[in-house]
Amino acid sequence: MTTKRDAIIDSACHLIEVQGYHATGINQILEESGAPKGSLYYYFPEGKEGLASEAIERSSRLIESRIREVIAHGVDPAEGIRSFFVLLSERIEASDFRHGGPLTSVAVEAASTNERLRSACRNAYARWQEAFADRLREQYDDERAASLAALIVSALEGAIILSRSERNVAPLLAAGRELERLIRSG
Amino acid sequence: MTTKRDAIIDSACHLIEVQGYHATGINQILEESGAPKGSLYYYFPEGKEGLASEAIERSSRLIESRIREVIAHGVDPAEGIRSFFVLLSERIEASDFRHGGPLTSVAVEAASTNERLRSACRNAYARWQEAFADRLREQYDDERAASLAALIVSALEGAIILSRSERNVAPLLAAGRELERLIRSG
DNA sequence: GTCTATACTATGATAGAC
DNA sequence: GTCTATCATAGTATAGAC
Repeated sequence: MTTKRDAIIDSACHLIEVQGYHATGINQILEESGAPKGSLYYYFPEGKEGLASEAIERSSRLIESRIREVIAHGVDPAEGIRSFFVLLSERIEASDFRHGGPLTSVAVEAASTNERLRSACRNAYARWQEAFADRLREQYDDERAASLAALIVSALEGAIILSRSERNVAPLLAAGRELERLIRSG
Repeated sequence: MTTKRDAIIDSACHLIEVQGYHATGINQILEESGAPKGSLYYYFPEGKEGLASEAIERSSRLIESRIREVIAHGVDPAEGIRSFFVLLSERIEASDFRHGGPLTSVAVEAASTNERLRSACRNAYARWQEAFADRLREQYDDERAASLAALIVSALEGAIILSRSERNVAPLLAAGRELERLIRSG
């Protein structure tokens, strides 16, 4: 029932992450998902915007759970956060730098144009920050934890962009290393 | 002679920064620049890609000089870098969050598609990192300065994205504050 | 009632005619 | 040096098949 709809969202998640929002056409999403062209407006009456909105929601939830999972494993927040950056760099390298951040392109391309998508990105970033802040509160007060979490998410997004541009994970690893040091030293 | 060509590049810089790469059409660039419709291929035989490439070059040089100028004024590297983030936040807020990073959209949208533009972005980011690293070498050895510079540029790009998504400069200010602390504490 | 195929309109980049 | 034509493809919408 909802399985074909799901497949469309999955394809949208994937293609938007790899190619960007505007570069990803609706027919390409339909094609990759195996759904025939034109059935989009049955599943997504609001068109590309509605689909992208759901794709952002799904992608960002997945990342949020990964953040929580990985940083929980570190003996302390600093190590956990470093691990997350390392894991991310492995994933991006393994895809030959095709993968990036699942939100980034939408946040960049739709930030000043589309209120709904901007809002979806804002919420997603807020959840990620909260995931980091939750662990950081072991060591810091609320305000400082929030401030550090904001830096972490910013560095995350930026380092992915730099690493893809360089086709080299060095920026991601440098960010992880420096953030670990910052968090450890207080 | 070259003044109309220049105007086209300026418009491209502006529109790409505000709207993104794919969202910016050639005719819109021509229109804003006042150049006659269709005259793009006279000035830029390589089309949109060639124009974008020059726009990236120009924008990134401008930012590089701003980086060098602002961080030179701080009494120490930490303060200079913090100032740069504050200045950036003021500029973005003043534009009602329309402005962003001039490279970001191209780096995100063309990273996995267009080799030439990817390369142009890579070079630009390298120059920015070098600008920060130059000042950081007052205080750190080469390797550490490079590592910190990578984090700074990553945080810069990411914090702009977050701030635009939130329509709030808090992420930029948090990043500046935390980076200042990191650099100061060693 | 659920889903699919085809058609429509607008606009993109581009290139050749003036 | 400039403008108009071309061609592809985007997103959208609807009418009909199952």
